[in-house]
Amino acid sequence: MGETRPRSVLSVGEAARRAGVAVSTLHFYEAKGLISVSRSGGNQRRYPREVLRRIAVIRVAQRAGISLAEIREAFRAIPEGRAPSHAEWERLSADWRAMLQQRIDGLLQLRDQLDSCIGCGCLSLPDCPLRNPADRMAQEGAGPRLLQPKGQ
Amino acid sequence: MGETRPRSVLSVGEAARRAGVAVSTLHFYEAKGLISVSRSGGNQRRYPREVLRRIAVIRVAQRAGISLAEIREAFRAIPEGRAPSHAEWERLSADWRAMLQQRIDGLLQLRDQLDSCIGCGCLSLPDCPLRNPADRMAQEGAGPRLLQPKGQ
DNA sequence: CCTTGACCTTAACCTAGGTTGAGGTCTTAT
DNA sequence: ATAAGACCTCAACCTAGGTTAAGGTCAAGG
Repeated sequence: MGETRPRSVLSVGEAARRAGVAVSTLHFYEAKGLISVSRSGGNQRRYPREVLRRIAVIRVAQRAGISLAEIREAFRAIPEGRAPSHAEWERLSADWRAMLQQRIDGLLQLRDQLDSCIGCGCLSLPDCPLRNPADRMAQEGAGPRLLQPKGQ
Repeated sequence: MGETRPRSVLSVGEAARRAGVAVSTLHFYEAKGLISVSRSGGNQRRYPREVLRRIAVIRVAQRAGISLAEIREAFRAIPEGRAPSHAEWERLSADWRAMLQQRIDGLLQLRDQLDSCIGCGCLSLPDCPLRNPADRMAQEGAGPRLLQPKGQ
């Protein structure tokens, strides 16, 4: 008790500082079900060190454009308080890699279309690949309005 | 006058239908300064046909992840009511292509890091490229918290 | 003339991802 | 023992990008 504290558990401030996020962010993630936490006698949060990895994973996934809701889903396969097993991490990262690859593909396609469009008359040609078919569709009646599934 | 209306101007409903967006979206874009519009005697919106291209450009840019604020900025170089000149469009699309390429590069890098991380021990190694330096930085004192400029 | 549908404005609401502030409690160092 | 600083909850606020609703006006056809 008189020792310098081994810090095997972290207060919310320590966790936030170590993870590089704000305290309010940890509260927020907790509210969203992304991390859970135990309490001290005086009702203060006490995090196991593993929370730092979990937060790191969250930030990585966010960088890849994955929403917190999706991250929470993915985490359902990985109970907290321990590191993901090798197999679990492999599955997780394979899933995320696939999403990431989809986004990349979408953006590459868009980029190439933009390239081919420079100098083409700027969306004025009815068959410009960038100009989505909505206008032509309107001439044919009602129908789906969005080409891309909205997230792209 | 008795003719079937040439429709060189569009009502808000027509414009929305042709552009494939909701009427409320056009109001919103107008409020945000992305499109402007004249009024009929009875205070109803009358759009020139060119608005359709402008909306198409907005949607394309959004797909590329460009915010409405950035789009409005870009549009300042292209006064409304006419098509962008060849040079103007070239500049616009070159700028956007560059932003797009940056996003793509960021995502590719992330993907490769994720690949190299599968099986590496999942962010547990202090030198994992995915685990950003925040934790190590914290050991050295205060400093920048975000690796990526926030938008990636 | 008068009804119907499209249009008008303003304001409130929505999701995502958080941040900020008020008012009160815990912990820790002295 | 006490003061400072970290922590607590809850609610309000913020940006982005819109949608929805309420209450009132315009335009066209029968």
